[in-house]
Order: sequence, then C-alpha cells, then structure tokens
Amino acid sequence: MESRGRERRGTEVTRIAAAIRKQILSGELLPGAPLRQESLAETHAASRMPVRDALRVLEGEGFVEMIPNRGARVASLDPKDYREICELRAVLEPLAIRHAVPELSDSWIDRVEAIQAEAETAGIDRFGALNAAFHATLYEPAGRPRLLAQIRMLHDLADRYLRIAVVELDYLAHSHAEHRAILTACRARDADRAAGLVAEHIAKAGEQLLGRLAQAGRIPPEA
Amino acid sequence: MESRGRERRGTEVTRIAAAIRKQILSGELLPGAPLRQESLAETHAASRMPVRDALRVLEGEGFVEMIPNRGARVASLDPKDYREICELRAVLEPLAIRHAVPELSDSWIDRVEAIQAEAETAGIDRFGALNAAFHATLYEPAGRPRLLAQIRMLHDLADRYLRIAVVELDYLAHSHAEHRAILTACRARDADRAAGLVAEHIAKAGEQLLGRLAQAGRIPPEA
DNA sequence: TTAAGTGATATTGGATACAATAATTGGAAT
DNA sequence: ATTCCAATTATTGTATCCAATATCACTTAA
Repeated sequence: MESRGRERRGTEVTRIAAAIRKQILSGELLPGAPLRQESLAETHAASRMPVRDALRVLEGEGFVEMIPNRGARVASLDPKDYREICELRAVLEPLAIRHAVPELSDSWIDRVEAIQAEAETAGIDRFGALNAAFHATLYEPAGRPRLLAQIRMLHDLADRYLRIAVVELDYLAHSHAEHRAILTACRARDADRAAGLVAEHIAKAGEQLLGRLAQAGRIPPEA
Repeated sequence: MESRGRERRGTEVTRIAAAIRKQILSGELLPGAPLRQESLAETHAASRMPVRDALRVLEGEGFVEMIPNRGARVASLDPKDYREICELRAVLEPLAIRHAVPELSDSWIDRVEAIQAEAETAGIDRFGALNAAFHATLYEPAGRPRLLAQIRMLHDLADRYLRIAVVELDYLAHSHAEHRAILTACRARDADRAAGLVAEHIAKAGEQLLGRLAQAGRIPPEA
C-alpha cells in the first residue's frame, strides 16, 4: 500500500469524468478522438474501472460515443445537432425565465449583472463559461431543477461548437447588449418581455454561429 | 461472418439496465427501494461489475438515485417533478410535431393511427407504452434525434406516475379523443393546429393526473 | 436510563486478473 | 499482384479480490 494521501472525497469516477469533460469542452480532446481506457487510466492515475464508469456518465451527457467492444470516442460535432440544441434552448429558456422572473429579488439580479459585467471584460476564452453562468443564475430562482439541468447541459454541449467557430467581436457586442436588455426586463418584472428577448437572443446567436459553422464544414468522427 | 447482433450488442450491461428499467416502470420496484449490487448480480446471473454500469446508466436517465458509498435506490416520485415533466413535454412536443407535420406521409399517419387503434382496445396496463409509441412515432419524421430522445425519456419518467395514480376511464376516453383530433390535424397538414392540440392534450392530462397525485400524496424514499 | 464511543458487519469503490471480441498483419493460393 | 484466410495483437467486457466507508449493535460511563 502506497502511503499516498487520500484527501479526495468525491469518488474517482466524478473526478475523472469532470477532467475528461473539461478536456472535451476546452477542445483539448478533438471530436472523434479515441478514448482508450488504459491510457486514460494511466493519465488520471487510476485503474480502468472508474474510467469506464466516467465514460458511461459522459456518454449519458452526450460528450462521448461508445460502441460495444470497440471503445469510446469524443462525440462528433454536426451543425444539424447544433441547430437542434438551439431549438431546444429557444423553447426551454423562455420557459425557465417565465418562472424565474416572479421569484427574482433585486439582489439576485445584481448578482447576475455582476456576472455579465465580468463577461464583458473577460477574454473570449471565458465567454462560454460566463455566458452559461449568466443564464443558469438567472433561471435558478425558477425552482425547476430538471429544466435547469437540461439547460445547463445544452449550454455545455453548445460550448463545443462555439469553440470551433471563429467568434467575431460583433457577435460578442450583440450578445452583451441583449443580456443587458434581458436584465432590464427582469428588473421591470416583465416576464413576457424577458421571455421574448431570451428567445430572440438564442435564435440570433444560433443563426450567426450556424453561418460560421457552415464555412468550417462538418466535423466527422473519423475517416 | 457475424450474424447481425440483435441481442449481442447490449453486452450484459444493456440487458441488465433494460431489465431493471422495466421493473421500475412496471412498478415492480417501488420508489425508494434499495438496489443492492450483490443481489442484483445474483438475480441477473452476472457479477457486480455490469450491474454497477447498468445502475450508472439508469442514474443518468433519472430512474435511479445513487449516493456515494451508500448505494443505489429507485428514484422517488414527487408531484412537483411530474409537473415539471409535463411542462417540458408541453413545450417540446409541440416543437416536435411542428417539424414533423410537413414530413408526414399518409402511410405514416396510417401507422400512427394503427397504434392509436390498438391503444383504444388494449388494457390500461399497456396504455403507457402505447401512448408513448403514439407520440414517438408521430414525431419521428421531424428528424430531430435529440429532441425525440428527450421526449421519449420524459414519457418513460411520466409512466411511473401514471401507474401509481388510479386512472379512470374518463381520462382514457378524453385522451383517445384528443389523439384522434391530433391525427385529423396531421392529415390536414395543419401544423399549427396540431401543435396547439398537442400542447392542450399534455396540459390537460398533466392537470388531471396531478389532481390524482395530490390525493395519493408524496412518495418519498423510505427513510 | 441514556448517550457517547468503539468495535463488528455489511456494502460499496477500486484494482488486478482473465476471457471474449474486433482489428491487423502476414502468408499462401489463385 | 491481388485477394482471401488465418494467426497475432490490441482493446474491451466480465469476474474476483481487496480496501475504504458507512451502518449498527454493544458496551460503558455519567
């Protein structure tokens, strides 16, 4: 028995899944990249068993594709899929904010605004995470855990597409302006207006990114 | 010369997951029931390893709750959660049918109608599955795999609630009539009307079942 | 009598070992 | 030279084993 400190509490599986997820989101692991259990086990200083469990978790989340007896790969990216993600966001997020607005306190809106302020000053590489945090925090008071989890997952999935498309400053400026408009509607407790703005925001962003994606072309799993 | 793998693809894990899922959906395994790895392994004539993977899959699907170092239980039922499921269906299914209607062929509608006819003659115990099949088949031509998977999962989750609430014949008759109306709108290729009917159908069913559920009270995980 | 601490036991988490399956490469025959 | 087949190899799937942790009962002291 090695006397290596075991200060980690959150089960290896969670830790490994989080690590791989982060690598996929950051683009470090490219779509279609093979995920060999043995090498992953070595990388994360564990055996293949927690790695297997972690891969299965990630498969459920849509980041990994597993084929029986053939192994796991990073899920491929497909503009069609991104369009679907946007469609889903476009109906789920208005629903979320409709339920959230009546529950929003001024101090909570301040909090969301702080996140937005940080997003406007931070670099592009942090845009995805801060954008997700903006939306997630805004919807949290809705008290809809299942809906919230869905939206969060869709944001993560969308992040991968955001990363491969070159995002121009124009896009960011528009996004920031729309976020500010949404906050204004929230402060006025105008749920309908907020929902409409959110829907528009998502549709616009999706459209723009899809245009970029069309230039980049499809990213297939492998040859 | 490998014969097409029909039941070979699941590799124990898939089979075990399917078996447990079926037991949970059928009510054979009640909410909060402990899922011991060892006994499950014995029941399904396998070792604990594929059972563990199966449990993790089911956790991702929301049928099982796992607590680190404490084991897995059948997920508890909560009217709040059912309400959320209905809200999600109420926005997702209209979206699905909107995309499906333009792609529907007459022969496909015949197919859906056949499912509906079977549902009207079959017993209550098959209602859940046939109801899910009706919706899933109707939306399939939409070509939205992610959306379809979501809806399918929500149907499965909702099924558990349907089972614990005493469903009166009145409910079934209304449901059948609404399904017929939806089909009529589809034959007329009236996407807007179909979407409206679907939304109404889901809202009505959810409301009614929630009333029943309120009588039954919350079903918590046994302490 | 009750509460806290300690040890026993059951159950899960993780590692190693083994079996099965798919990919690959080399060889032989046409 | 090309194609088909077989043996080898690499990788996953499953089983067994050990360690870590939580639960529970029992003891002991206030």
